[in-house]
Amino acid sequence: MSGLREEKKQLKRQAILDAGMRLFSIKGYENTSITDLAVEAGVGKGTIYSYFKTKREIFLAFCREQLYFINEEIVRSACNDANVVDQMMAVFCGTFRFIKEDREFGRLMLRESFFPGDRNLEQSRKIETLYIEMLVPILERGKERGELRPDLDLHLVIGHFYGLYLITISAWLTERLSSGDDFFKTLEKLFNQAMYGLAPA
Amino acid sequence: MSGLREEKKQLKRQAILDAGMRLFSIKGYENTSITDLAVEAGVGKGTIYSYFKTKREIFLAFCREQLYFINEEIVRSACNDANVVDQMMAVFCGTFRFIKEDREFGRLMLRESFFPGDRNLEQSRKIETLYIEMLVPILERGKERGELRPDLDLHLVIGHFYGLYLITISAWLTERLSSGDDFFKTLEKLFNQAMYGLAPA
DNA sequence: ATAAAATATCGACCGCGGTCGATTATCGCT
DNA sequence: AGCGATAATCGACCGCGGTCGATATTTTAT
Repeated sequence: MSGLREEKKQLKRQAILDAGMRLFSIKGYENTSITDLAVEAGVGKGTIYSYFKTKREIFLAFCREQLYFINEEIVRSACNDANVVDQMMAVFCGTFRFIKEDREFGRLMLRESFFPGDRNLEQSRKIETLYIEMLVPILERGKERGELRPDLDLHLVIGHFYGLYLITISAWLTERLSSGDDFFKTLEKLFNQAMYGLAPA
Repeated sequence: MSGLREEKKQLKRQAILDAGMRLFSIKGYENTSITDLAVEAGVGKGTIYSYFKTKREIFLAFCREQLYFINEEIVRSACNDANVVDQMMAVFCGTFRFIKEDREFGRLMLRESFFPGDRNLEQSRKIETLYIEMLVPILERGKERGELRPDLDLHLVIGHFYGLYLITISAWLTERLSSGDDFFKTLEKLFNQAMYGLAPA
């Protein structure tokens, strides 16, 4: 009976994550205290910190789960033959819809994903990986079809699109873009700028 | 003597800001409490909140001041005839050097600038304006010289460069880019990608 | 089976950012 | 100058995220 400890640990870890899923969904992040999570998960407050380094780490784990399902859905319903810009738009618009549902939520997720504290680096990376694995195939197919220059480093191209997405989201969060529609249009313009370049042809 | 009230208010506001400048520089943001600021500024704790909505707002005001001087320096020593990419590199590298000095500091500034809470929108915008006013002339001259397509919306171009800067900073903060030199090289590659486009010529 | 070592659990406790109503200082009016 | 009205000031107070040492549980060695 030497695995007893390990078994219980996994169970509790999951219980805390589940509590997070439920409470964050219902009450939101700010209105859910660590004590709330502890009660909901049936453990002591201190115990939570032997499974997660910060409250934000639990939050990021929750976000990752959500994004995972969203991205699955996107990939499932994706048209592999569409051009690169359209496919990129589909991916980022999917994430945006998630963010749009709850502004505060989205703001927090972006903060922690892109400018994470040292303690939350790991979760931030996991989310990043989620996107890289989804985007690389799209770009590879684009390269094969001759839509992209053959000499491009695909990770840099992902960074390029991601950066444009980031700044557009930021503009939306700071209300420089007011509607969801403005968001789409701006993002599309930027993506096309990226494709065809800023310099004259 | 009807201006007495207004006069005192301005004085106290500045005293709080000055206290922020000093303490944030010496002890860092996290290690400076509101109480510290209050004592240093010679006011009560509650009084601070009748001048600033949050601790972060004081921090952003401090950052703006710093960035203002950095940008002045950049503009002063800038070569107006250099090509657009070089001038953009000069601007963003200047900001990066500031951020590089104190990682935690930089992380916080980026968070609050790009994903600000509703209460800090105003300060975030002021910093944004700082950059727009600096970058527009660079791009206008680029357009005149024929380096940029004449039909471009310059604000979108600023967004484009800014987005690439953002994602590169994020990569540096999350240690995907380890050295300052990696940062420069990556940023330059991305800027050139933007100029010449991702699609084949 | 049992004692000793190792580890997991817990909640009292800390300092923090931010709030609020009691208190004090200034203003406008006669 | 004197007196309500108005606005600025303050620090006790709140709930929070996070810490830590005392306690309880499991493992290991005999």
